[in-house]
Amino acid sequence: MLDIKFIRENKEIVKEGAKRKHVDVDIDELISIDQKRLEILSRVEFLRGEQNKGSLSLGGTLTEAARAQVLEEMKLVKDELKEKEEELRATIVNWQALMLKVPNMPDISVPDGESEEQNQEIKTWGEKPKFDFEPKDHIELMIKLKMADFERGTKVHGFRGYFLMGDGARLSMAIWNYALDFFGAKNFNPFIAPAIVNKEYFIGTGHLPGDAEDIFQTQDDQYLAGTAEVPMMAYHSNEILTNEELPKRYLAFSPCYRREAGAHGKDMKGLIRVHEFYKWEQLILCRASHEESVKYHEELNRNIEEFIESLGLPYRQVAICAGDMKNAHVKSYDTELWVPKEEKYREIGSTSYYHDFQTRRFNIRYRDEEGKIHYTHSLNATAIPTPRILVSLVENFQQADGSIKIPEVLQKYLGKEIIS
RNA sequence: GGAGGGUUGGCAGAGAGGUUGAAUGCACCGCUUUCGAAAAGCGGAAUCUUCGAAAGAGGAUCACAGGUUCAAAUCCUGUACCCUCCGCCA
Repeated sequence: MLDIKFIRENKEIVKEGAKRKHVDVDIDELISIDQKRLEILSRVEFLRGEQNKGSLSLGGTLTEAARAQVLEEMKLVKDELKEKEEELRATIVNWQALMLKVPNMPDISVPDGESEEQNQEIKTWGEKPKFDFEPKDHIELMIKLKMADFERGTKVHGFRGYFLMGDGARLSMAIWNYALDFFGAKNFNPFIAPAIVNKEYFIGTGHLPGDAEDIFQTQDDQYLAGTAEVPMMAYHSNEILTNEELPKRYLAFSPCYRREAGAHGKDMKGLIRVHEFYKWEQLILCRASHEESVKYHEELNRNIEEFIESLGLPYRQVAICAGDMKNAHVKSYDTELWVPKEEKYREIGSTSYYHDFQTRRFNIRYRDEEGKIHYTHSLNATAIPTPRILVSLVENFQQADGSIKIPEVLQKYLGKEIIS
């Protein structure tokens, strides 16, 4: 959510930002509804004032005649108030619906572009493996090594179902534990977060109303979070934090649920796209400063790079172009891992900042050193998702006999150097 | 799932239709006193929002949403959450 004052005073900037993000929202209409809202509001507040005055006088000592007259006047005030309040309520509903459509403004450093195609590669790292044999994909490798069972996965869960088992299960645990140690050493407070979350908080992160199709729902009007970003942002909702406790640095583990409603034809098999997975997520709440946001954005991004580098997996970094960026983002990077069999980089995580777009919706504020209250800034970034990471890991480190060499940093967590 | 009790400011806790944004205590911030501190005394302090250049003047907020009333923290209804007991259960 942007500040309505900012929208009023920077109409052209907001229009331009929405255009870059290809968001169709009528800013002129919003401003005229806002004007109407303020007009009705001012009338309603005047009438309430009249009502308060009248009530006050009735509380005192009045003659019968004076009393009757005030009551008569109050009736008129009350009737008009009822009418205007109803009008105000309807106007606010429209106003809010439009406000939720207004996207966050992309940073100037964000490349222009229509879609994924125009995302900019900004960095590559690592040597893509050269095999002197025909490499297998992760599905074949993992089935052979009894690390995963997709047939029974779909039998039990349905489309996109999987079981991890044996060294597949052990390897996942090893990655979780390694990630906890690795990111934990970077001064994050680890959390295990609930995935079942009240609906309202999905509006805060920007997942609703936009992505409703992609979210599983319970019969109690709760939704299943597709990322720990949702519960962790909700964690401090409606709170005023102190200046000293910022920045908040959280590393949250949670199961993640995604319906993948718009992706039926994509990645039909294997562990790239599943309904249920697990993720460590980095999240920061910091002071309301663009410089701090940018600094932490780069840091969070570098954290995931370092983690991937420690595993020795080839990756690239991509700056998301304005047209492909989510509504709530100011700027976003994707980290993509090399998948040898597909001969493609595939997304493993993304790192984004929001300024106060999310915290305004969550009402997360802090008191600065002068005692003034501001909305905090928020940032979040993937630390590591499983099982998607396994795809690159087993494919890049496969050997001619179908066994998998385990990166050195994981060996002590897994208890072996090779899966065969 | 059943029965009962609760939810008031940073915390504790009054208030049971009328000038209550809310007593009192603790904590907090000034000032006085002191070499300094403690103690004591005096004073100040919630949040959101509208109009305004400002000074200031309105409006809203006692879990949340409705309702009754000229007037609701206070009465009624619904929802959420907390506590106690019973039942069930990792």
